[in-house]
Amino acid sequence: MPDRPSSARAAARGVTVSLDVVLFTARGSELAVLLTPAAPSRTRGAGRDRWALPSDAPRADESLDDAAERIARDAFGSAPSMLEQSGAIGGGRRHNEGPRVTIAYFGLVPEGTASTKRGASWFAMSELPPLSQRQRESVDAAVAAMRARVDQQPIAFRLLPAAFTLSELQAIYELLLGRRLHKASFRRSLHASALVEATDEWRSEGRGRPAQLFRFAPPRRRRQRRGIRFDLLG
Amino acid sequence: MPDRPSSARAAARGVTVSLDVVLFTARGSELAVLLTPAAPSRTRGAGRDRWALPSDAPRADESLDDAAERIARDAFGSAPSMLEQSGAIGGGRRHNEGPRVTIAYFGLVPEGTASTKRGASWFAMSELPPLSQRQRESVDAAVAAMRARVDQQPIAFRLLPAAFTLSELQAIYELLLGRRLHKASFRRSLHASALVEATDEWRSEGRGRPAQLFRFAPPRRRRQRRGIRFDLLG
DNA sequence: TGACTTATTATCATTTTGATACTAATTCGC
DNA sequence: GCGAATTAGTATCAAAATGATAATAAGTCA
Repeated sequence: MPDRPSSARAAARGVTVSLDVVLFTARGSELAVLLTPAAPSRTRGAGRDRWALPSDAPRADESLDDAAERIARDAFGSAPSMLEQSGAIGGGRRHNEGPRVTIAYFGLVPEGTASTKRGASWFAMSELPPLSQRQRESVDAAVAAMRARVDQQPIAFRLLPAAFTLSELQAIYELLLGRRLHKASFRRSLHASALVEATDEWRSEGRGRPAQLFRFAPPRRRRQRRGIRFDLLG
Repeated sequence: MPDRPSSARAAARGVTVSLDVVLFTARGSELAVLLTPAAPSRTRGAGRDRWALPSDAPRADESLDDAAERIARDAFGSAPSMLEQSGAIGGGRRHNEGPRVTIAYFGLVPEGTASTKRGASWFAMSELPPLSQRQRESVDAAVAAMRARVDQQPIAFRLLPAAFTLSELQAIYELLLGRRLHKASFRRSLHASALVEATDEWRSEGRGRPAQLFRFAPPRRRRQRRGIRFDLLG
């Protein structure tokens, strides 16, 4: 096949494209994922897969990002605080249904935000019910993409309500990174970055001294980066 | 529409899916992209778009990653040193052809590697010929994805041949990051990370002292990360 | 009131970074 | 052959960032 460079000419018709939306929220010291009740055993294999990711095909005249937001809204009730694509999975014929491509998105919802629609509910990552192979891949891709973007996007802030304490913020980072952080250093570099601004409110939560509430302050000017972090590589 | 959670049920048929592969190499102090001669004005608008990204639709029973590698091989002649997905673009009806989804990949080719097939040729990023809107988006997505992964993947090393000098490596990083780096610090942290191992070869290149050649040494154990880099955020 | 808990800040030693300058090994012009 | 120019690689040192530890603040609970 010496001469088929044009994508328009070479492209095949009839691929099934669907979007999986993986909504995350923080739940204690773990991430949780929003699942919706699966349609009653439409696929082969009766009672399996009672839960599924919010998912749908993009409609005509709807961008992928718009479709993802619609799917997220349908499942959760309102728009997530962040919604990004984690990647496309698939190709190859499966389930004797022709080639399928799934585009996975991940979204973030502030901790403690209640309302979910249509019987959807949150499952901690360690207690996910069985999902289809493809949806399991979507979840894995979403987790990987989110983790990879933790220090390029304000992921942690989007998992918190508008006002939060610094201990809460640190807990989110510890959850995302899977390791403990040093409190004094955390606050020092946080304040140096001017990413948070103090409110004049304080929250008393059980015992102990009340904590001051902060809000996220989107960076006005990106600060000058320092050297290379070879230690992150690999 | 209160009840369409299953992706299989809701998915629509007939979406056109194609893959764009953006192959990068280093060229002087700039990135270059591999383009192939476009099919003679199949689309509306006569003489435009004489060059195009390597692109094709995935074949049946071929995964997306496999398709991307095939497309890269077809255009470049051999497999790139790294090939990753940068994301899916599209949805929405365009060109009165029904909805189209393009999945963009980026690939890396060591600097100075010659052979390209079928009249493909390298264009510096600053001198890209006009491309279709969609392919332009693929290039932008590829650049963004590659830059975002510079310190999580050995991107810089994949743009160099197996043996390289530390000055060459630094030049690649400077190209990727768009800023000058401090020589002593660069080498210090590089050696501390044990990401390179010295060979016993030296290369004398024009004037000046010959440089020792190094090779990439994939990290055996990820080193303990330090605090959060809030300054990268935003 | 006093023990306990959590928040916040201070102090200080250690580590990492960036600036500068120094040494090493080669080519080029003469 | 010799010195200037050029590039590679190191050393030194001050400044900045980090981590450990502890001190202080402000509440709850018994």
